[in-house]
Amino acid sequence: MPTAATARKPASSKRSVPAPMPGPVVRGEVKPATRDLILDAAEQLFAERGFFGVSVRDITEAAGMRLASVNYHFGTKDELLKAVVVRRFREIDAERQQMFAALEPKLSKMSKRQIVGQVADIFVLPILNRVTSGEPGWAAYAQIIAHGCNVKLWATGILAPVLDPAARDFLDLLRRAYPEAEDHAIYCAYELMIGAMSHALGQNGRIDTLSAGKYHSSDLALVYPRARAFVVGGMIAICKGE
Amino acid sequence: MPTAATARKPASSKRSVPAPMPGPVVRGEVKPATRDLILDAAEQLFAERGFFGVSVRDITEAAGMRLASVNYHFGTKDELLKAVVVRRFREIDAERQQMFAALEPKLSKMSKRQIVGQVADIFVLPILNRVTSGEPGWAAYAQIIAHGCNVKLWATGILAPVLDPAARDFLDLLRRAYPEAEDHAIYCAYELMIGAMSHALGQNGRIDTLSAGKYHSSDLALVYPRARAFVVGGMIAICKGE
DNA sequence: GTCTATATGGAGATAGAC
DNA sequence: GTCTATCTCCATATAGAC
Repeated sequence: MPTAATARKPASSKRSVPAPMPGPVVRGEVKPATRDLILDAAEQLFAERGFFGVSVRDITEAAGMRLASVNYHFGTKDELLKAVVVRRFREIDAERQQMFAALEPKLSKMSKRQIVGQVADIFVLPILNRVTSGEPGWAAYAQIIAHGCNVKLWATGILAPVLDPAARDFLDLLRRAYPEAEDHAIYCAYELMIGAMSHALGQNGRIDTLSAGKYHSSDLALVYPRARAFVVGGMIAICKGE
Repeated sequence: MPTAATARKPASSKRSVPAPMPGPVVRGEVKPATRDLILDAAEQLFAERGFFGVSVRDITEAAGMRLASVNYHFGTKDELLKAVVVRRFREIDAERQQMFAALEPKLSKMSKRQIVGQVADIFVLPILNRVTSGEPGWAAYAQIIAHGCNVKLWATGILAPVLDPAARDFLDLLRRAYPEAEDHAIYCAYELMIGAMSHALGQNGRIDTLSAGKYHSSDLALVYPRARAFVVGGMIAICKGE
């Protein structure tokens, strides 16, 4: 029986992340819009202290804006958080869809291990490349996700509708590599990858203190090859039913 | 050159977690002391909504106590959190130390894979057995840890001094299995295990929604064998330098 | 040790002038 | 779209009677 995966056409899957907001119409395009300045500040602070650990006042002050601007542009603090997450996710998601599509024609010639490796790469590389390439907002985004996907209220609430479509693409790809695996094994493999990778991308600083400064969780270029080996080895172990 | 691991005597390592507090002297021992009722309520609420998402009022109301009792027994809200974490951790840590000690004489006859399996078991089983055996406080504790170890501020702050000694025992045990592995590989293997396992123990509900109710992240008895396979496979892959 | 009452400050959100 | 001013409520923490 063909799985859902074999029937899918990733290249044409026109998933779309809900637009952040109608928002103010940007005309000149050049101005570093208030809206974005607020998003940047909120992103940084949410990453450091968590949603409830930051006040709207903290955010607007950090952004050099007035308090009322948040309510004008986003309505509520909750909507602001959603906008922070969605802004980055849209970009990540677009690249992932391209990667899925590009992978499709090559799949039939790949080994199980290679396909599982692609699952890891498509999940991580779009984020990793942005985190390591400068703009600090991406690291903050990664931390927000790492934090959020470990909180039931968020994982099943705010984040679920945003992340679900992509999650299904990853599950389908895993199933292609291991069509004989139990359903539960596929879900577990995916979820554990998320746990391990989000933990690594979140740069929690544990390695720094444990190694007395010899290594740094922020050195993702060093961490990623090992994290990749870990999740690939782990997913294969699960899917093979070890 | 002998590693630190080979020189250690786990059985005699008398690590001690800082006592939660002098606290009120418990005389009769039978009374379900106010202090514990507050800890229970705080634990539950912190797990659900996070530290900043809960007010001291929420906690005392849930505990059927008066607002002022928190300040009387714990001083500040921060100290209350620390007490919540430490209370559970002391128990877990004691069992882990027993397991490390019991393992010691058998180590020389075990394969690398078996030793790595012990790392996973010693880390998870003391928590898992308590989470699955009834008292809901343990699940809440697991969620607090899952959440906390993904927040830099906590991971390097409140949690680090509590978790560090145990972390070193795990690192040492890994090094015994793979004395030839690079230092960084050992740290990575440990951290990624933490990420994957804490994510699983946190029961974030993702599997429930993704599988449309077919599976549940709360079914740890079903999840653990797979989580174990994942982290063992992952740690071995890293330590072998794949 | 537990209660009531309260001090003090900060939170999110909005009204309405400009 | 941005500002000031303010509403209303809730936060943590403590004082002091019992």
